[in-house]
Amino acid sequence: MARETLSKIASNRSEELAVAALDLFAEKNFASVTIKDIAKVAGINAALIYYYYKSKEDLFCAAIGFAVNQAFEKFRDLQARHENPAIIIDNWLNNHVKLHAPIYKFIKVSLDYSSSETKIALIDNQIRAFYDEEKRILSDCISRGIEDGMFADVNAGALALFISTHLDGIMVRSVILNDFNLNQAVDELRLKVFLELKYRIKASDR
Amino acid sequence: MARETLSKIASNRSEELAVAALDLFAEKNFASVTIKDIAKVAGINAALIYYYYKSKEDLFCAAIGFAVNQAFEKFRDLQARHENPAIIIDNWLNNHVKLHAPIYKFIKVSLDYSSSETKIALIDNQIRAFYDEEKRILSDCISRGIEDGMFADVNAGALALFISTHLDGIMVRSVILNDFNLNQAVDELRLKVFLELKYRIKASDR
Amino acid sequence: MARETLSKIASNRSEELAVAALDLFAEKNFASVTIKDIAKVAGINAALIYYYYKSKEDLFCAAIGFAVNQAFEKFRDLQARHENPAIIIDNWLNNHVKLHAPIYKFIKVSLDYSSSETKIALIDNQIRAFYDEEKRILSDCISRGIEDGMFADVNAGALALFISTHLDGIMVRSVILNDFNLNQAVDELRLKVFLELKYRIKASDR
Amino acid sequence: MARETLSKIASNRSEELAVAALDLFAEKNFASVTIKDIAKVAGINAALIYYYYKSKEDLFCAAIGFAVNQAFEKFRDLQARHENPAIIIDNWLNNHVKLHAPIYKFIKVSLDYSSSETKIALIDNQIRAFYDEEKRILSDCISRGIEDGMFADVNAGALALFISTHLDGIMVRSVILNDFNLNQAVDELRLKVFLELKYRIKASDR
DNA sequence: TATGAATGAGGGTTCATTCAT
DNA sequence: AATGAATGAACCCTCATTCAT
Repeated sequence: MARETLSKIASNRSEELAVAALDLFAEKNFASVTIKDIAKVAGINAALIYYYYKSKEDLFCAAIGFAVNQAFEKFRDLQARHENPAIIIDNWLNNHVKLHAPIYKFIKVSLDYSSSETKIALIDNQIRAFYDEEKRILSDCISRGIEDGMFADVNAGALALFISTHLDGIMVRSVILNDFNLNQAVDELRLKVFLELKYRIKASDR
Repeated sequence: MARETLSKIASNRSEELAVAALDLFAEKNFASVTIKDIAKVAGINAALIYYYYKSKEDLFCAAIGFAVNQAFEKFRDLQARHENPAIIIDNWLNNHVKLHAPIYKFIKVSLDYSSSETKIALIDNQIRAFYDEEKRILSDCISRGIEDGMFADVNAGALALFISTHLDGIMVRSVILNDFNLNQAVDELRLKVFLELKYRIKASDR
Repeated sequence: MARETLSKIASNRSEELAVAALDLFAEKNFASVTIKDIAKVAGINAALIYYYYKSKEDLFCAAIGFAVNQAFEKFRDLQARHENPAIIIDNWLNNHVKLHAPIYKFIKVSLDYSSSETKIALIDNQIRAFYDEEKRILSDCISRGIEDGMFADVNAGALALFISTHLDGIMVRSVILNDFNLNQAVDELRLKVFLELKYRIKASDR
Repeated sequence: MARETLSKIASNRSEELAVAALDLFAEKNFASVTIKDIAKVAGINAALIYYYYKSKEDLFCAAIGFAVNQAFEKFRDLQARHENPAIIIDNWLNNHVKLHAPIYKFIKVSLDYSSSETKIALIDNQIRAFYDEEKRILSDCISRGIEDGMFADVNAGALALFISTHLDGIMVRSVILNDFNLNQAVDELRLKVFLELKYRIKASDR
């Protein structure tokens, strides 16, 4: 449960730093954020960052790790609280509206990482794990729904990937075009998904 | 046919520069690409860039402009060559596979621009124009298909936006996850679209 | 007694920098002096200058401030040590010989500042304050001498301005013509001043 | 009579350039004026300057030469038109008000030259010649006035130098302090000079 | 004479990083 | 654990100057 940074055992400070860094890295990008920016937001001396992380890149990794973990927690909460697959899917879509900020941060930082020179196995794995888990959860829900006779018999994996990919598109576009209607786009997706699953959302679902 | 750059009358050099810059800006990001990187790729002295563009930002604008223009040309060629709406849509989807690189560049650069501090009306307009045109073309095709009795009667605008958004998701994910199957993702989308349009792709279409 | 620089609490380094900068700015001019020149003279790394001053211009301000302060101190010492107005005036004239370098620096830097594009209220005030104080001191001396019956009844303000203006002329010319006889020029001025005041310098005055 | 530049026989173009350059060099200073600034003012291509002058410094020399010549011409006109020494002196003082700009340019450029590294005998001579001539003219006037019994018997050379030095002071200060009253300062000087010469200015003099 | 294009050198400034305390 | 001071490398940009035409 305790998260580890790459440099040291997690302390409060080092986590605070990763959080502050994530915000900034997501808002701008790795190159545009300075160590001093991060220090200012975290309210500490810039040199102190090097006590917790051995380089700016190391801190970037920790920030990505933090983003992934944050997203994982949401997933798990979601899964744990409900049994009804339709509700889980529905909630997951809603989550992308409510949790727009953290999810966008994850995508943005991942994209930034992708276009950086240095590749680090650990980060690669974390990002991959995130998407795998997302797909697995959606896929499992759909399969269970099909088994329960709740949903039409579709290719669960393919549909899960489709949903997940579309959500990425929505997140990206909501940033590029600032008058993009996030809500409506998610509604549109939901409609298509449940249409394909031949499932009719009931008021009681929520 | 002759394209104009933003700063000067189109000369070979200034276009070459915009092209070189676009490549690099798409690969990394604005802050990480140096003037010298661009000069090296273009095979010229770094100072010469300032003969053609008044700043790095100005060159960035030209690069975006170039990306948009490139995409526009593809759009128009596509539209001009065919009359059958189904084929145009089909081709447009295929284009995202074949022209993965330029289209991804456009998205990447737009995303980078979005998260930069400075907003420039010119660029804003270009990006918006790109998406508007994409949506308009898709929307027109669908409407025409409906009028011709070729497609089922769906909300053309909403479907066009859905396609366009999903394509962005595909492009982004193809970069974040390097084992993402671009081809398959586009096929999946095509299937869903034509299913909704109740249109059956015939071999003779291609 | 402790002087404050414009940017930070007075540290040795930041004062040293202002002094080094003043020398160079007076010798050449703002545009011709490089940050690296200053760093070299101060014996530090060029980047460190930006730790103490936020720009070259900021350092220039501090240098002018330093010049003004230096001059003020001389003024005040002069005034404090003597009661006899004739001696104060006499000393002030001598000062322009003995302190040729710092006073010339002040004039040179002011002239340079005057012909620069950017106007900074702080510097404007400092320069003005310097000349005002010079004139006030001379004017007061003359007035007191008149009251004491020591000097003839002349227009104190006008004579003070005349002296001060002439001293500027002397300083400038001593730079433009390197065989200009500074000593003699000051003597000539002294003669005229005391002639007008109908005061006879006694050996005991000095 | 025909002026020579250092590089070529005087042509219209090369003189025009020197004039344009003089203006700019006087307004800012050598280092702050760019070749392109000068070219723009002169309405020609920057590279063309190198056809007329072999370097920026060469052009600077020509500009100084031009400033000196301009001032000389004024001198001579002044001397030629009048016989009465008092009027010549009076006019010369007035000239510093009316011709403030060109005279200031000369002083400013000379000062700039003085603080530059490179010394060129030709320019040194020109500047010296200017001051010598000024002093000679004033000195001659005073001597002639004394001979004619018009002026009191003073040291002509010393007074001439005093006047000339004070005028420099006036010019400098009129630039440093933009509310300096040039007119009044010159009047003050005139008063002192004619007082010393025991000459009473008559209305008929002008 | 005249110009557009090209370049090397250098200037101000920023920044990740280190060191002494 | 914390900080102020220091530095080298690099970046954007400017400019005098040259070259080909």
